[in-house]
Amino acid sequence: MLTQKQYNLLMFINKYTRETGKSPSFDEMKEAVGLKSKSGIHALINSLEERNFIRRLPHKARALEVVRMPRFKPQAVIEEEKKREEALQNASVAIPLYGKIAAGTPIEAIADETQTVAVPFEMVALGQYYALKIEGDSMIDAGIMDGDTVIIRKQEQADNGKIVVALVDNCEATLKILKKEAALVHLIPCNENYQIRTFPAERVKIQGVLTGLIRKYI
Amino acid sequence: MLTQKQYNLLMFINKYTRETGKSPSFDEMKEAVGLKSKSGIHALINSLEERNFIRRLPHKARALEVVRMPRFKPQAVIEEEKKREEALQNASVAIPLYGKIAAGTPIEAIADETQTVAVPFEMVALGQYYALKIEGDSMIDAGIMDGDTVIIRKQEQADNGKIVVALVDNCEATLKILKKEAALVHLIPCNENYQIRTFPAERVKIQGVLTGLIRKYI
DNA sequence: ATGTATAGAACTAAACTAGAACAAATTTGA
DNA sequence: TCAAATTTGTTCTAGTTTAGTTCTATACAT
Repeated sequence: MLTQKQYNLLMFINKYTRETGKSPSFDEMKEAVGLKSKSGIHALINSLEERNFIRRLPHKARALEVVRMPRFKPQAVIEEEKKREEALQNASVAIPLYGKIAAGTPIEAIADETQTVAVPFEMVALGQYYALKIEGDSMIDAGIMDGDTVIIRKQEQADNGKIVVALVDNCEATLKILKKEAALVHLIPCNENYQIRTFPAERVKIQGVLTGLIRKYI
Repeated sequence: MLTQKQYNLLMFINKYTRETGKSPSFDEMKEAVGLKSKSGIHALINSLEERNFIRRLPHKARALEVVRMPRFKPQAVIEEEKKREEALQNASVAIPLYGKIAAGTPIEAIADETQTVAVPFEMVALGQYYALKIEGDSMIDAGIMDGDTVIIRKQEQADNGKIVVALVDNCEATLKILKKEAALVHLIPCNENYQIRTFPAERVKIQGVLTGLIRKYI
């Protein structure tokens, strides 16, 4: 059907005319396709006309029209698009930074959608995510240090052993290891200097589970 | 399709007829398009007729009719595409994952550009970066744990106190705190169970400085 | 060697600008 | 309604700029 170059040129012409309402000149096409001479474009245009993809008034300036578009893409284009798709997958996502944790206020109170953190795409799957800045060293033995940014997936249930954002008495949010036991909830720090705190289950609300951590060194 | 002037004129004719119900005169068009003579308009009109955008009764006054307009993508679509394009630009950066560290092989030996890690683009500034997977717990007190991914900026000099990738005797790479002292280099682990190792400066090559850390919880 | 793709230059044609003269259509008002 | 006045469209000349075509040379791979 079409060669790579022909295909690219056709796409460019189509895009250009649709966006500007006029047709491109040979020089513009030359730039777009990456040739250094107009003569190449001339050949390509002829091919495209011969194959009935474009119509033109010969010898007239900017007198091209796309008649139809190819149904199939050249293999190279498909691969190119696959790559771009992947790049998009690998792209980072902006998630809201809700504030600092271990500061004593419930998370939602400092919900401020304006601040965001970019995180690698792989770190967020399905669900809602937010980020928190760590304050304090109560989780230091889990490698979570003061100043780190943690990525939290919003959820109200979590398994034992998970590190969760727990809101106690609707006023104090902390990041701790969760351990449920009958009607009790233990919030376990990762620092010998801190104590395990135990509450009746109804006083503790889980606000999310730790899914990622980002640290920057200056 | 059309040249710029032809396009402008066509747009004007279309607008004028829509607004007033009659077609513009040559002089009005001349003003609108910014020409100083009607003869130019005449030529443009001929071009437009030739390209089938307008029809006319020759020699009759104000006897133009727009037959068709260049087909446009809706502006919204164009903007949508632009946004996607930008998103791709702002996306995170893929940097090569060179392998595991503390494994005993020099970094460059495992340089394999195919594996990459997406990192938030704020994390990388000027310079060359690569990523390493941490193996072992020698830096655990610095919050760097087994399995973490660290982001390293390539450089061969570093200040005391920085965490660096150090290559000893060209065969063993480790991540440690750097301390230079006269002709000696101390590589300081962050784990009580590990010893500080000291080498003559010429046996140690610095391969980069720690600039970021990414951890995923499953 | 053969065919293909490319670059570059030279060439030709079209597009645009301007001005003027003229012809045809339309409007005005007697 | 008719003629004059005015508006409008056409054509020509002539120069500048922009765009399209063609040819030749070169590089490359089969």
